[in-house]
Amino acid sequence: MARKSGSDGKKTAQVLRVVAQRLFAQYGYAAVSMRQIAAEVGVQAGALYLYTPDKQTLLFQIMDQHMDDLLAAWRLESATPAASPMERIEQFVRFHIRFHLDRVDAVFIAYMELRNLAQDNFEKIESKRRQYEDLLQQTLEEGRNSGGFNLCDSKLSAYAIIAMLTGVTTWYRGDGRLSVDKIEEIYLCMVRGLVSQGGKIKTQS
Amino acid sequence: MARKSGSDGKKTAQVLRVVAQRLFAQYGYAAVSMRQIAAEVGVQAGALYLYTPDKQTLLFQIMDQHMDDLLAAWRLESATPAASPMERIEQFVRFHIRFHLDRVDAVFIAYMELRNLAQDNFEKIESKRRQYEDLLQQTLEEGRNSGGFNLCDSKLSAYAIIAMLTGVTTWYRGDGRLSVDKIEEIYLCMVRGLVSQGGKIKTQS
DNA sequence: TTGCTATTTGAACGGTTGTTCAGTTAGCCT
DNA sequence: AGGCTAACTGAACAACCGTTCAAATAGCAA
Repeated sequence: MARKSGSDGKKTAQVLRVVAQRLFAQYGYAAVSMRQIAAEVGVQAGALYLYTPDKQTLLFQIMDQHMDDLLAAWRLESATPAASPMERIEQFVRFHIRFHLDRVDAVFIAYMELRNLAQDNFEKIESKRRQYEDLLQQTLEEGRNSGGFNLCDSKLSAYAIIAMLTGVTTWYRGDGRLSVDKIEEIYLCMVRGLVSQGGKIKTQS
Repeated sequence: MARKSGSDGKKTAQVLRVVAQRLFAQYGYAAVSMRQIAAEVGVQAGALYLYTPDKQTLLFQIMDQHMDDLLAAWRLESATPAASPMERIEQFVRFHIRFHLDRVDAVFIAYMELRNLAQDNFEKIESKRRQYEDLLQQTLEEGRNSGGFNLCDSKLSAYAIIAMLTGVTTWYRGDGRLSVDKIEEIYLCMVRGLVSQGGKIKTQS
């Protein structure tokens, strides 16, 4: 046997990435073998090398695609004008939760498998993550300048907000107590508190 | 050669765990081989099996020990009386940041390698993590009942606080802009906002 | 029908994996 | 001095790893 009937390179390339993403997220990059991926794609291991130069590049492409999707999606979302910095933040909270809940596997990989990237690949991903953090930080600072925000620290507020929002992906279950809408509202509520309380650092207890 | 001069089982067992923790954190459980661990312990791979029944158990023991340490340390810390729920929360924030910054490797493993645990081991770790979350949630609820807290949601507030505090371990560098003391203050500031802002869920925008 | 190219197989490469175990030595007890 | 045990080696096991490549087939164009 050699070429299979109905075979299609574009499709196989796509399936490969979907399968690899799921398996990497489930078992970890190092724990998943090319043969295991090939089996789920429905192909022998050798065939995978028509669609990726090696395993490392496959991981990088998945992570890089995810970061590009994230940045592009937020640019699109934030293209619609916001009445105030607070509204922009509320938009961000809703966006971040929804986007990440829709891509739990990719999110998991993007956070967990950084150490398995070669140095230059690592830096590319890190730079895109920093871009995303910076966009939030800028919005926060605009809120401090003209939106009545009372920030404790703009950079750490950005880190904290992203961390708590992304954390939803670790516990969210579709059949849980709360709908996505409700979760968004609760986190909105918490973030509002977070950005409205600063300035008391020197005077506590 | 066989037994080495100056050899000591208790000590080797201890070194094994220290080395394994560092390597698992750096490269990931699946990516680290028993031979690699053995080399850093200064021993042949076979000798490791005098101190652990297998690789999986080694991982579990590291994670389990970490969770026990965490629970024990917080029980000790919170044994000292607090004047108010807010003071207890402040104590928690400082404790969590400091404890986790002192154990970056163990923290990383405890979060990243859950998927490499066998089912029953996974459940044991998860249960201890839940205990820790519950302790914080209870304190938050006490604050709502008698400390003037205005929570958005007690469980999600606990999740959010733990996520944002633990996030410090991913970006903290000893030579960075902020000292640990300063970081604690800033997160205290943010958490104060987080627990003081609730109740507006229905009325937003 | 022939020829070309896209797609895949299946075997093979050298190397690594977790784990076991018979044999060897160090240090202590008698 | 002899014996016992704790500690470790080094080789071996079968299985699996990422990757390469000549050979084979499918589908399409001429």
